[in-house]
Amino acid sequence: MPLMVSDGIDRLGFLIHDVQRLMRKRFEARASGLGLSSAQWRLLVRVAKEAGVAQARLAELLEIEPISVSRLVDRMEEGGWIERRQDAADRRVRMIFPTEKANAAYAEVKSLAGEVYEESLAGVSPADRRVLIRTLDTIVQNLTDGEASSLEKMKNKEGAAA
Amino acid sequence: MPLMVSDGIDRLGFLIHDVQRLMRKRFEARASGLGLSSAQWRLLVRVAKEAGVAQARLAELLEIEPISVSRLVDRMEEGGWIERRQDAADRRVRMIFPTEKANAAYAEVKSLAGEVYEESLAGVSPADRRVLIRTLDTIVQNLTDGEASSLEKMKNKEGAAA
DNA sequence: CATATATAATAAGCGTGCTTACTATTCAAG
DNA sequence: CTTGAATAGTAAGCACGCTTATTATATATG
Repeated sequence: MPLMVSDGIDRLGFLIHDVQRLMRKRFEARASGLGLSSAQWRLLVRVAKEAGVAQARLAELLEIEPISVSRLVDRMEEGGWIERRQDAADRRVRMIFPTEKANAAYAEVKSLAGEVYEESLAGVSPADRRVLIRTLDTIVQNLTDGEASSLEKMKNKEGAAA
Repeated sequence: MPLMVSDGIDRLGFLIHDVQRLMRKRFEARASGLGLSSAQWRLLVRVAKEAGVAQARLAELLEIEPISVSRLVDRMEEGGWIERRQDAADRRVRMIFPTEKANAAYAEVKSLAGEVYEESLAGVSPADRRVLIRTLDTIVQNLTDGEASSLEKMKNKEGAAA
């Protein structure tokens, strides 16, 4: 029985939304010289780590729909960041490879991202940073598995003492 | 000199992005019956608290561009959530009012949001919740004031011992 | 008053996500 | 082999953010 929910939890959605928007904005301001958006950067990270990955697999990794990958890859191919190649074994598949340009930009963009993170966290103690990361990980888990309300699901389990 | 940055800070952008997407997705799944998106809900909260507010002021409050407000308000007017009225004193201004339908939905949507927050934070201690909110507030401040790199700005200030 | 500047809102067009529907290809069953 | 289901990718069209440019109105200044 909470006395008062003045802890700000009721602002959680607004806060997350604002933080995401501000971080993306600042990253894109930095990386705009390179011509990479944050969505493209996210995809590039995956492709750099797993050259030749299929679009469908990218959609899984990025947790976006295949059609979103399709158009993202369109623009990145136009921009000369990645290359589509046919899979000889399965002609439905387009394997995605980073170009030289992409590999060259990788380290730089990674460092830009690091700068943005540090600016974001200015004045936040190491302990609080750990709590932040841990809690965000928990939220992702809570909202990912089950897909439905894990709260109500748990209530409906028998004893749930496991 | 950090030994190792295995604290996950390098994943901060990805984490925030994922959390925002998952929370929005779940909220919209809940609220879809009402026909309100999360962007519309954010705007509605402001209008409910400040009936008659001008679109330009809404853009400030929501920290989005006036044109984004314009088209959001278009769709919400079509949906019967809000009403545009001319300001007699300044004919450039459109004052935004919530409809009865909006006022009726307000409490319900607020409770839906609360549910999503609780599901997100399942298993997170009250102390960690406070750290989360406080840290997110700090990030918003860090990324808002100055608009430029507050880190580099601070470095350039004389002693900065204040 | 006339002209210049500022402000409120909108228009046009783009990026990135979505849903729904389609084509091409693969694979399983008969 | 043929039929049918599943899978990879794309097309069309929408929501919501953006930038840039335009219109209408207000306001400041000569």
